[in-house]
Amino acid sequence: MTPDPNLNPPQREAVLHGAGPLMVLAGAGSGKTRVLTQRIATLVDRGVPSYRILAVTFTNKAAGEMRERLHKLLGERAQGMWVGTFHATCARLLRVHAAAVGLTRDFAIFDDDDQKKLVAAILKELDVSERITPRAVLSRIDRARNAGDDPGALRSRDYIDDVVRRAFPLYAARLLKENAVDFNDLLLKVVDLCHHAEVGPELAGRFRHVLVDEFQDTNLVQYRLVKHFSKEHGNLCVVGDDDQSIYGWRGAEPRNLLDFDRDFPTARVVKLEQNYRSTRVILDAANAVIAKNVDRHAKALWTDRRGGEPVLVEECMDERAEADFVAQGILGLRSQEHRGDGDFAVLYRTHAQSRALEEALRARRIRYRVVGGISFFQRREIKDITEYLRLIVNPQADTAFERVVNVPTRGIGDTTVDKIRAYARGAGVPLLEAARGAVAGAPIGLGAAAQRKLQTFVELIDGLRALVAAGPAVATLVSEIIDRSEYRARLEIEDAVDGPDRVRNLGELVAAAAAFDAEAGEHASLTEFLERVSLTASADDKDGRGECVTLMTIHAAKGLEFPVVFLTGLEEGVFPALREGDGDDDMEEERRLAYVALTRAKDRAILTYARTRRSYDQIRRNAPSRFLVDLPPDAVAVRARRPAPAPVRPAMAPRPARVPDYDDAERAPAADEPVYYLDDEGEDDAVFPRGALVRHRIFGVGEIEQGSGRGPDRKLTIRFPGHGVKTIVARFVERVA
DNA sequence: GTCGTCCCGGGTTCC
DNA sequence: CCGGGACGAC
Repeated sequence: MTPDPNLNPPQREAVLHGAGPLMVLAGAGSGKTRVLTQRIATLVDRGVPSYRILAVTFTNKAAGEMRERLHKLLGERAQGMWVGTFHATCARLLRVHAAAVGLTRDFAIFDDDDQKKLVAAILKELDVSERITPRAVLSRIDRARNAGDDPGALRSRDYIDDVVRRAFPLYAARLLKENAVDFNDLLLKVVDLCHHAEVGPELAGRFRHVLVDEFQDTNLVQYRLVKHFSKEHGNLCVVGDDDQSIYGWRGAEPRNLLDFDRDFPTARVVKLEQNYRSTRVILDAANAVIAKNVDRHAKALWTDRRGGEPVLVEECMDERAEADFVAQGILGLRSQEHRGDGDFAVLYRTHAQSRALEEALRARRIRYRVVGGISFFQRREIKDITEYLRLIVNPQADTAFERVVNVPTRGIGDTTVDKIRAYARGAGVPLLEAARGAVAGAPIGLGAAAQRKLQTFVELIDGLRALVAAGPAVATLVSEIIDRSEYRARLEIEDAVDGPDRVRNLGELVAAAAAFDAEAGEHASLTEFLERVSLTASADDKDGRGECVTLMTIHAAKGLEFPVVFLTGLEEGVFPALREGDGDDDMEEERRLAYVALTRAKDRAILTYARTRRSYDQIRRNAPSRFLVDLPPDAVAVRARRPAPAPVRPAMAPRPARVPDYDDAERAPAADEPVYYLDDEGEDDAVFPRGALVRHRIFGVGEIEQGSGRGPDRKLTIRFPGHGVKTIVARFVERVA
């Protein structure tokens, strides 16, 4: 194998070879993932069987990339290696040893949504008086469990602890009854396996080398797991950067990384401080921002790349002007520096900020994609269909039953379900079984009509279960569910606004199932498909950065790099975004987030802030972000005001940063307000005026009563004779004469 | 049982 | 401004 030119000889020796605990403290852009991959390849080269190697990453995406690289380096020899997220790894182990913790190998995985719904139902049963959100209860449950405590034995310090104490046993019982685990259980059950008399030692001896990427993101449970997996040989290699710890709010423990050498006194420690990604200027800016943090391993990133364009700071009037500036900047750099759209990333602190940006990009016909937001598999229509699947696989899945029994509406309402529930509880059977009993005539007080409707549902499920027995492809089953339940048909008729999108999503679900079938071949199992759905957060595995601008949160950008990065919304209260009760630690995390954002950029970083920003229908005036103040003056070019949106000037001479002050914000808006929308606007009112006749695919011809919004998303209120008044998005109708 | 209206609350999000 | 949940009217 070719030695990595990026490592000096002692580093190479330490990182690529050798046994025992190893910690690699690697700065942003130092090629840490590549180093990790090379170490794995070296291990295989030296005779470690690939199936005895476990590599854990933080995201599916990172796992996929690592697998790809390993395949390139090792070819067939990469087969059988365990490369995946903690959750995927634990799911795999748990399927094998399910019986040891009271599950069957078909267990289901509950996502956040399922968990919240279940807790909400339990809170209702408990008749909890004060307003307590399921979210709050769940986070206490998780906190206790992760600390190794039983939430059901919580010492009540306040009312909510008391609620948690009562709710948790019910929650755990419901999961067990449905043969399900939540995300946290997935790991905790494997911790239980580690203590199991037979399975524990087996797991400890299963892998010869354990490697963990992004170690600063691991929580205590995950750390416990890898310690167990490596306790016989101590071959635990962790790679991470404490400056990039941005998941503290969900239990990540950067101490796992920082104290690694305390837990493993014999650990070798390698620091990788050379950055191969960014220009000197960008790195200086990032270093200056992170230097203000107290709680960190001091590390000084350096680079061979000299100079670079100054970091540009742009003050904008409001979020629309900001979006406009970004769009205009992309056009400018596209022509002046011959950049493709795929070279650009636009980052923001929260998803809500994407809207104005999208509008500005759309107005200029710049292709973009938004990463994250609501993930594909979380969409309502997708969730509905997968819950059908779950009920079909497991007739005990009561939560699935409750979700789909009246979806699409088939006249089975709360009253009917309440009766079924009462009957089920009395008889000690699952809801589906109880429903079957009611259809067969069990006297639970259902009227004839309700009984008939319930029968339709039970027959639907039983028909689909019979189909499963014939061993169909997953895609076939999914599309049968969509058809037989009349889900698609009802969407088409009843949901004129979102229906077409939803129907398209269902099509994509069938396509995803078909891809799964193709991949899994003969052995495609429904359980595995459902697992894939639960463990896959985003559907954009297509790796489709392609030729479009990428919009995403800073969190989503971790691990990625782009030639040009726009970092938007640098305002106090937006970024850093702090809430009441947040402390210094939270501010340090915000600062790390800024560090991550800046270090994504290879050639150019362009920072923007808006003097006023509209949020929740309120216009807020924010001070410029403190992070701007921290930027080193000689690395930055500030343009405080500009007359109108103009292309970014390519080679602006650096000048001292002028720290923006509050007086700026008091200035009156200039008369020459920028033009936000370049095309289409205004035309729609002419194309779809009140009183105009339009044709819709399903409802036929109707008359426009009202319109709101603009562009292809303009909403029209239309009266269709025979169908009543519907609100429909303009692109789904055409003007008639 | 379903549909409309009102009110509330609204970070980041991997798995 | 948005969506979801709760509640009252057909």
